[in-house]
Amino acid sequence: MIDRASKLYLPTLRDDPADAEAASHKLLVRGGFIRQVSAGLWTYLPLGWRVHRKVEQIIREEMAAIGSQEMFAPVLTPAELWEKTDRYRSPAVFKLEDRAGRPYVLALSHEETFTFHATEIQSYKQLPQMWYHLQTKDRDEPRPKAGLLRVREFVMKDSYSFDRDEAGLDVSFRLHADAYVKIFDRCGLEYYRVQAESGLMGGSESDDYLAPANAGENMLVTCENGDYAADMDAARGVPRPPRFADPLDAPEEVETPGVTTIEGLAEFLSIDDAATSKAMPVVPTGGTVVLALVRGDDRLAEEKLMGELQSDFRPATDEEIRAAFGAGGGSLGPIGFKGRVIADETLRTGQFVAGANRDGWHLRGVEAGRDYEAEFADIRTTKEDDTCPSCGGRLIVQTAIELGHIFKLGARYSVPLGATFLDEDGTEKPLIMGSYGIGPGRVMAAIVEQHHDEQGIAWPTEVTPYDAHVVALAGAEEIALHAAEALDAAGLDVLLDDRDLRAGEKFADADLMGCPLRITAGKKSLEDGRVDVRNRATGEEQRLAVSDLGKDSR
RNA sequence: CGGGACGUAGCUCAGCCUGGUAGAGCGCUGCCUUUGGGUGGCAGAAGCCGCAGGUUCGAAUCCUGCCGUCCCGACCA
Repeated sequence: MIDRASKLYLPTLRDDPADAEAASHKLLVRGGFIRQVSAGLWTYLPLGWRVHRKVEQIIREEMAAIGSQEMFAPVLTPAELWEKTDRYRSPAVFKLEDRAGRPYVLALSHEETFTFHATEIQSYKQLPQMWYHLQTKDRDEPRPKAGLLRVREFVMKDSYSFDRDEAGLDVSFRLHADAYVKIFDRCGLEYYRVQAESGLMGGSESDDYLAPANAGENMLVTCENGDYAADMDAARGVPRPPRFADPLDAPEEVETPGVTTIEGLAEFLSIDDAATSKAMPVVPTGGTVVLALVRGDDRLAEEKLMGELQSDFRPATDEEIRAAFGAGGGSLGPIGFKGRVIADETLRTGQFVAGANRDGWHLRGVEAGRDYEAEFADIRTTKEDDTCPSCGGRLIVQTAIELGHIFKLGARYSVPLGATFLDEDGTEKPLIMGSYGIGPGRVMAAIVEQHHDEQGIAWPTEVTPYDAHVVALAGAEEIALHAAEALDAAGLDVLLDDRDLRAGEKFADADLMGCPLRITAGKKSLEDGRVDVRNRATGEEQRLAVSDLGKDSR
């Protein structure tokens, strides 16, 4: 196929858009791939939509390969479905009404709709099922950002699996995990599969696919030896051991006037801040004050604590703290506190300095088990100077883009929506579900983040808008056309730049748009019948006869 | 929702402090020039100076309110 640039809408820009920060945002706008309509709302221009469709195509092929069936559900959905699953109150949901005042929701994902259809499944003989569609999602994001990276409306490939039991779900989950690896590989991405914290979604498994990129919103933790990868929220780095003071037989009060921070405390007592503990009173939704205890040099991992509490939480108010501890923030500790204490694993052994629950005082030599009772759990945030939990190597923390997320949902949706089947033993059971999402637009942005240089984008071959960009310089229009035809005959998609522009402009645009091959026909070609073939990613260039084009030029 | 910045031609911006009726570069149109890395020249078209109110003889400029966009944070099925 040959498209002529003179006929296409390819509005490239010389300047970066004023409000762009991320490389992908700048380059996709400058290259004429996308334009903004409003915050978080984007139109894909012809070039951009070609790339989007390439990504979609890869997804379709890999979904087909695992037996997932494509279908198509509406974006507009009745509010009733969302009330049943208790997602109607989510602040991210766009709500609207029809002319009769009936409430509707613009789907932000399609668990409800697909599960609604799955209620028609009656027998274990119909299982398992895997369904997916590529459909628009609308989310009332509080803060869209970075071009395509965080938007309010986008196309998502979302699949849903329905199984008899957990064992079946394991199989469906595994199939998707493998398919996702193939998809992101084919997109030319560097990425890591990591276990994500399921948080409120429940304790079951959930994997994230993270692509390292400057513009990313997630923090990815990897090991220098490549044997560990995790999302920061869920990472379990190994902290350095504290330098403890000499042990005491019992806790000992020490006056610490005006000291309310860990740094201040460590300095005042001339001790290692890792040998202190930090008390953070929180209140779970609808509950009473719980004390979260982490090491002084650590930060509380909110996601992890949420998992332990099985509930969202907020910091306790000053009044609640006074009532529960008899002291104010900065002097709090576990001894004497009557409520639930959740302490980080790092506090299980050793003697720490803790707040004395008396303003201006701390306790030395506080030991878990001996001096206070606590539940132990991993509730600390991994730090850059932690070491790898599997090999002890150095950890690398970098920002990354979430390309896709796969969840084991279990019966979270099938129970409220009544999606049950009759099992072999004649009992009625809820379908055991998984859901699996990829945003092609975000994948596209991630590809640009990872494949660009000063001049523009360098698309990997499977997602490029065109395989070859033929630049016709003045006088060599004829030979450029022949070159384009030869490439077309070899099965490549060709963009023929036949516009009446200077060579420099055409080269600059070709670099920006980033097709893998750039073929230039100019005056020299008139003499020897050869054209320049340049590889966008490597910069390698060779002169080839037009008759040789397409033979090995991929 | 909290903090910050910005809003002037299609794009990138100057002008605003110190009020006097609109500018540049790029792009666009026509002609000439040039033709392997955004060429040079001539002539043009193009602006509700985000919106509304106020102050003033007079507001892009000062004041108030609103709207929009971006960045940081909170949030993120």
